[in-house]
Amino acid sequence: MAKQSFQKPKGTADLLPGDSLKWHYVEETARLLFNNYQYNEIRTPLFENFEVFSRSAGDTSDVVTKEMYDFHDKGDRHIALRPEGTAGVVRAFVENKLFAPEQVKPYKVFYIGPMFRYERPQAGRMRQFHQIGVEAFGADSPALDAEVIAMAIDFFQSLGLTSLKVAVNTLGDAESRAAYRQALIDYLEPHAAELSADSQERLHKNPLRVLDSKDAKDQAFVANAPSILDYLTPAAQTHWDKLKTMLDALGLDYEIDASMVRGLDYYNHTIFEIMTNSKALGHGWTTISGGGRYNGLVEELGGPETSGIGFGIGLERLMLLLESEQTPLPEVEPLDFYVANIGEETDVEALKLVQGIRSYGYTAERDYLDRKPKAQFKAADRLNALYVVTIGPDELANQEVNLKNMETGEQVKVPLAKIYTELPFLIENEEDALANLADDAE
RNA sequence: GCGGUAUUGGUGAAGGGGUUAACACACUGGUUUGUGGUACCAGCACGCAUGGGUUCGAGUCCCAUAUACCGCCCCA
Repeated sequence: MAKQSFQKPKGTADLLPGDSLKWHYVEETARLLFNNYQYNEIRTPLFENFEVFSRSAGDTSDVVTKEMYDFHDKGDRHIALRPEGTAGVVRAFVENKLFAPEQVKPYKVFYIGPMFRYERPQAGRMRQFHQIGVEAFGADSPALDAEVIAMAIDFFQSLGLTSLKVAVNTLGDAESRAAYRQALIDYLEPHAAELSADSQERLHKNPLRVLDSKDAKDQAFVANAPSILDYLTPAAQTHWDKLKTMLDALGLDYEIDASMVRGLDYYNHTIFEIMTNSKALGHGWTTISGGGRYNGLVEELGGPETSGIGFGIGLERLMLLLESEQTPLPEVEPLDFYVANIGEETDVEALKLVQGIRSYGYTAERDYLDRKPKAQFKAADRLNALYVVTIGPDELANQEVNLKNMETGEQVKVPLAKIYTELPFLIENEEDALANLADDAE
């Protein structure tokens, strides 16, 4: 017997057939919907040069400093498994010169695939997890921001999710952000000693992160902190105002959260999160989708000045949410035909039968274990078979089979040849055809 | 990276130092020498995550490791 058993690596999961069915459904829903919005699939490598991520996400971000799966390969290249999707897509956009004038702008893509972060696993948080994400390059219009947000919501609604919270904020442009950063430091500095240890740390490295603190005392300060919305440059203000007008025009329900910050440093202007307070994902509000604008990122990775916007959806979290909200998810399809074969001499005919039935496009299964009829019928039942075709020595000799409707329990003798020549007719006009056959038999 | 809880068969689990590790579901076989969903009967953990230790004796106590879950950090 087994000498040694193995466990999957921490924070990974095996997706078994019952679940993969549901994942396919969600992924297909995304593909179809995103195609309606003219987003096409892009597939980029699961690993990239480390710098692709460190340059884009920010050297001080947690993702880069402590969550990256990075290593040196045999050619001593510094490689990292992708912790998020945007950086690789931007790299591909630049490397393939998709900024070229002959490309239709905005250039819209989506991706579906695994991401990796070295973290402590929890519900909906894995070391290998999966995201569906979209990116659109080369258009500054707030209409694109609005479309992207609307598409994310459209997607969740297509899956039957309704009670989600959409939070929107703006980080303005570089100038707005710099001014706000200073204002925030000026406000927080006098209270520095009273802040939590984590927030004292953040204060100068990334003061916006203090706004995100869950510490109750920190939140008291945050409540009275200056708002980014008061520090927008006229251009940033215009973008923000237009976005809100458009979201209103679409009738989208959203709330403005001026203290919302995102974990990756490349965002500017519009940022948004879609959240749920389902207990399936722990206490309080949990983000299942987040995104925003990242004008400047394409330049950062060596391309021309090009604006970009996108979002990512956490699939593990989404699946947990769909299960707990009891939204409709596909189940295993019932089997059309089960071929029960009795006796060794029917083995060959049984094989020909399932292949013949399958050639019509029906699903078919048979017994491979030489089991007794009772056990075979039990198996057929477990597979939710609609019909069982039984063939034993007697039927084989008479060139006929028994065709049983498992729902009604009715069984008739059918000439063997008719299974190969008239099966669709037998099933589609079941009552007449089977009645005639029954008459013939009498 | 820090803290807490847990880990017994295919599954849900009982057992909290002392003979053969409850019970239920599932599965397999039989009652029914060729027909499912019911009933009854039988079978089904040489072992209690892994490795050490304490003890006359350890799923049961101690230590380490692994994994899962929860909280923090952070995030999808």
